[in-house]
Amino acid sequence: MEDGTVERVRPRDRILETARDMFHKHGIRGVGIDAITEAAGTNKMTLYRHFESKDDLIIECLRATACSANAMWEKFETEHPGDKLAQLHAWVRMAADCLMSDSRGCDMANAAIELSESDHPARRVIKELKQAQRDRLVALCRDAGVGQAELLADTLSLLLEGARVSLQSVGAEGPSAQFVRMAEGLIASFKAR
Amino acid sequence: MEDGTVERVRPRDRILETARDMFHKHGIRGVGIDAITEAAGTNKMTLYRHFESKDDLIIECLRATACSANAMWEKFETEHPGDKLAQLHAWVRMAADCLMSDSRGCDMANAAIELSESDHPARRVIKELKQAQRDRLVALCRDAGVGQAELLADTLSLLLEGARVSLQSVGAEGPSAQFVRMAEGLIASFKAR
DNA sequence: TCATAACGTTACAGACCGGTAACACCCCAG
DNA sequence: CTGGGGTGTTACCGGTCTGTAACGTTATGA
Repeated sequence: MEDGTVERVRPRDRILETARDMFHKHGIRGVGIDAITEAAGTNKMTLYRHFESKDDLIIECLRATACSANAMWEKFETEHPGDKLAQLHAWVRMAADCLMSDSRGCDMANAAIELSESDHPARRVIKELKQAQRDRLVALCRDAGVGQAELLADTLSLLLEGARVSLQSVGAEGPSAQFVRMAEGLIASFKAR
Repeated sequence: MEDGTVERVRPRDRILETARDMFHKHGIRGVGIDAITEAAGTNKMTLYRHFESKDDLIIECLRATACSANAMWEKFETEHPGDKLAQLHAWVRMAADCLMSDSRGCDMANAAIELSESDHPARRVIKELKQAQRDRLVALCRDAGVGQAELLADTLSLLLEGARVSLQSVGAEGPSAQFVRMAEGLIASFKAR
């Protein structure tokens, strides 16, 4: 038996997962180290033995988020092997689900907004990871046989980013409610050219 | 003569303008009352005589921002009286200029992200003001003779919102660089239907 | 069994935060 | 001249923040 209690996970992983959840819900500046360690069922010293600083923890959380996102991309491939157009539609569906089930937006974008200092170490990481996401979407559009793949990918990116933000400022009844319609319309329109 | 020194403005207005600028640049949670009052050339007591709390100051700043935005809309009307389509193109140009000259995005959206507490008093105000902006854009699209005016307006809204946040996370070379092309393409496409 | 590394506990440092109290000042209206 | 409202100054409160020190406890694995 792997221990009766729920906790057979290493403190480091518990901290990382808890921090990710709390940063997402309350914002980076809105949650302190003490709150994280307490929620993770550990203490401050243990956290600082695994992470150099709060900034370091933030960066590791963002990397973990990017890792989850990569898992999504792999799921698209396994669920629609070789069918890039179906994968693109799956991307739209995934984005819509994300909008419906979670009203706190994209961790990377939120972090970029919250960490206003232009030389914050997390900024470099955010830019890298966001760029990687963009590249994947561009490749997907291209492989799906779309002319002007970059333009379509960038448009879809902005739409999703905007929908996530709009969801937080205007609410669910706002412009973000039409995301799927917009995205599907765009894909059809680009395919037709 | 209206006084030799630069400061013939009331402390309240100086505080409001300074706070607006600093909130915009460093984020709401990233700037304290002391920093604002010092930059405004006054002191904490004077601030608290004019504003109930920091939250109150935040709300007043957002209202001031909305007021500036309304001035923009009036400028569109005076510069292109009656020509709603020209005003719509002017909106796109204004948005693009905003993207080029300022990389810190929309104060309301940023505030909505930073103030993660769902019952924060500013949230109501943000929603109201954003809704008003949306209504104006929908009306403009409709009066410009576009079918599906709501859909176009919402799409343009999301594109701009997304471009503003993408500018902060991916940078100026990212998807936001194509904003004008996307927006103009959309308008043309909606007009053609 | 026993050394060693990981983990937990308590206490603390130093800084910053929002907000208030008490009091001195200055300038303009009456 | 006078009084009062708007303003500036200083000091302070209680709280929270990141990060560290010192020491005790537990688990692991050779």
